[in-house]
Amino acid sequence: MDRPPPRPTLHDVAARAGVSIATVSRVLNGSSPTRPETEARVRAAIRGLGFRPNRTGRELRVGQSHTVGVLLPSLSNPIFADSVSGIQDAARAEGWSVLIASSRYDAGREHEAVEGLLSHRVGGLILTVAEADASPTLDALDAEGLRYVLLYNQPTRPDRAFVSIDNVAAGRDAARALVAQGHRRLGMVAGRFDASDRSRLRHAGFAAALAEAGLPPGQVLEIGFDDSAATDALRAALARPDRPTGLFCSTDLLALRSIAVLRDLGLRVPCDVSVIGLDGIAVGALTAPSLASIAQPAHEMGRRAFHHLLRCVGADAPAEHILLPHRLRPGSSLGAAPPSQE
Amino acid sequence: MDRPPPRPTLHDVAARAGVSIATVSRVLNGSSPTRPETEARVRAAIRGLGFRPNRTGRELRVGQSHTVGVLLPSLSNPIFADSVSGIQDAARAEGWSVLIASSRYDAGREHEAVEGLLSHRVGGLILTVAEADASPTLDALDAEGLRYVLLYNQPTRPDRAFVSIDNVAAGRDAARALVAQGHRRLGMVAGRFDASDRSRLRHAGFAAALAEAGLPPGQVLEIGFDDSAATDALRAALARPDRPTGLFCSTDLLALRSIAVLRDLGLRVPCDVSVIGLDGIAVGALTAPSLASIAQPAHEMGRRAFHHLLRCVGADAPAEHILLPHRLRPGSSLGAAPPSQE
DNA sequence: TTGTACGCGTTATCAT
DNA sequence: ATGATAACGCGTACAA
Repeated sequence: MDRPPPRPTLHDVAARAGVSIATVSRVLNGSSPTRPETEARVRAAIRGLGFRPNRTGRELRVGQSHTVGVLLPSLSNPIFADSVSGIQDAARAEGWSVLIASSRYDAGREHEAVEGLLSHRVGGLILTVAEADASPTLDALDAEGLRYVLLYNQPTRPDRAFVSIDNVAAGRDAARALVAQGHRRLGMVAGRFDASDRSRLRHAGFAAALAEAGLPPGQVLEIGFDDSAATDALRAALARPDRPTGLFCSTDLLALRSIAVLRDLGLRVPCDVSVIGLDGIAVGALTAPSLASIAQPAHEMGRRAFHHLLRCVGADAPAEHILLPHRLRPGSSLGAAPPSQE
Repeated sequence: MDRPPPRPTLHDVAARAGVSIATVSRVLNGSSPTRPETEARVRAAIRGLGFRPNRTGRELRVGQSHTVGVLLPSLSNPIFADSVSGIQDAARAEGWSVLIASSRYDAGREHEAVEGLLSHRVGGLILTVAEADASPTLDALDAEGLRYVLLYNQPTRPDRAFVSIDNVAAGRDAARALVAQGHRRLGMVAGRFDASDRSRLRHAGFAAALAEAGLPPGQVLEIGFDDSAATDALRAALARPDRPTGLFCSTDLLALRSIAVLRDLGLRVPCDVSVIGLDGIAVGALTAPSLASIAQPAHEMGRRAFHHLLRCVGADAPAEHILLPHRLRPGSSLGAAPPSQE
């Protein structure tokens, strides 16, 4: 087997162009003026050799790479995958690369994964953590003065930059949509509060809307994300005769699972139970019934997170709190409340 | 604003432990034996300083990073996102990192993205390209002797390593499943052949199964992936009275879209038209009707691709062709053919 | 067993 | 406007 021929370096380009490596570097980065003629010779040499600058050398020199580290709970949920697309698009446009890791909603893995990303001396991080207000991982980043932007998280402390929707308002709007359809017995299926501050905030909004409407607090079912035992819990809760007629699920994936369980129980959506989700993932629009949802602009959120990060890396920009608008995506899973049987 | 304090280096550790940087390096990599006592002192210093080796320095030295570059058409399709999870799991276990890029099914972007990944001197690549048998991008990789493993692609040339299912067999099995239900007017919705060799192979299997069953060649609708005009084409094709009663879609996402279109046209699945997809994405099991599908072991495929890559990087292992088994995932979208009306 | 010293490819400083 | 050269953090011959 033949060994891979080494890629050309600055030296090769310099030799071929008859200049020094410093000049080649200057042409590449435009760091100081060069004579048009020499620049042309250098560019010709670059093209001729198929030279591509070695980022590793550059990174070692400047102490930081044009790479963003991304940590998300999972890629299986399209809401996260879509935001990665947004990050990629923005990064590509700026010549940055994307290093990715997943935590599986596990705080231990969070820390480990961030350490892995940091060992690459990434220029910054974009992360979604379990708990943005009390996170040892984020504390460590703060202590080292490393730049990061939270995505989807919505901490209350003002020193942490984030890009999110207003989760409380989103939860409130979801509940209001159900109330507007005449539902008075509302329930919520929520991702585990200790694994998701979003879930907690969405519930707060949900509860507030109920109070505002003069309704009793709804049933809340806290549920694991990847757990199949969760389906049993769902089934048990929805089989009860006092089940809600209007159900808010803190994510679309939970909403689709809930609808499947309801169907399995012989209940019709939305005739017997109305369901509204939160995320606005694309498949939700393809199902029957189509899934009503509070939609997040996932792709745009990824883009914004990256741009905000760039701003932080360049100058020490203050930690911005970016709240993007959510919107109600209508769907046939949301219908009028059945006539009261109380 | 305070600047981030520099991370400790080998020198700092060495100074603290009262040894040379060479010794520290040896302790870190176990590259040559060290006295237990000095090793203990070094480890204490490492812990005391919170030292993490700088991968950039290491990479520059050894000329290659423990990072795998991943290029996929998109992350929006769970079939790709799931394989990334598999890659991540395998990579993490080996202390490797994952650099990711998307091509959006665009050959131009493919090349650009690979160049970006290569500028990091990644240890190897895992990619899904449009056309694995005739790809300038892959030709370039071959010419430079860079290690890569194709994922989902199934080239016919023997020199390119890949991890895939047997796409022809999968297409055949999908068609057979429809035939077994008594369908005699079959059709296929296929991703654009020029953007996906998989799609072409699956069609070949589909066509073979039809011939084998003594049926006329089915209608084939070639369709773009992210195109909304594609929905119009779908609608037009399915509105015709001579539409198939059994429909095979080359991906689950296309299948879900097709079912939505059929529903929109007032047709029932599976009563009027049966649908079977290919991929086996999780949401397909949640919809109504549930989606029958030829399932790929996406997570496992990602894992295997990484492990095969590692083997290639270590020694010059021969290009393996790994075909993983697909399986029929039953679903209510697949039913008996309606009584013949001919 | 441990230390010294060089070089990986790049940027940036200082001369010229 | 350009060239020589010193780092950046690490791995590893080579010496001791």
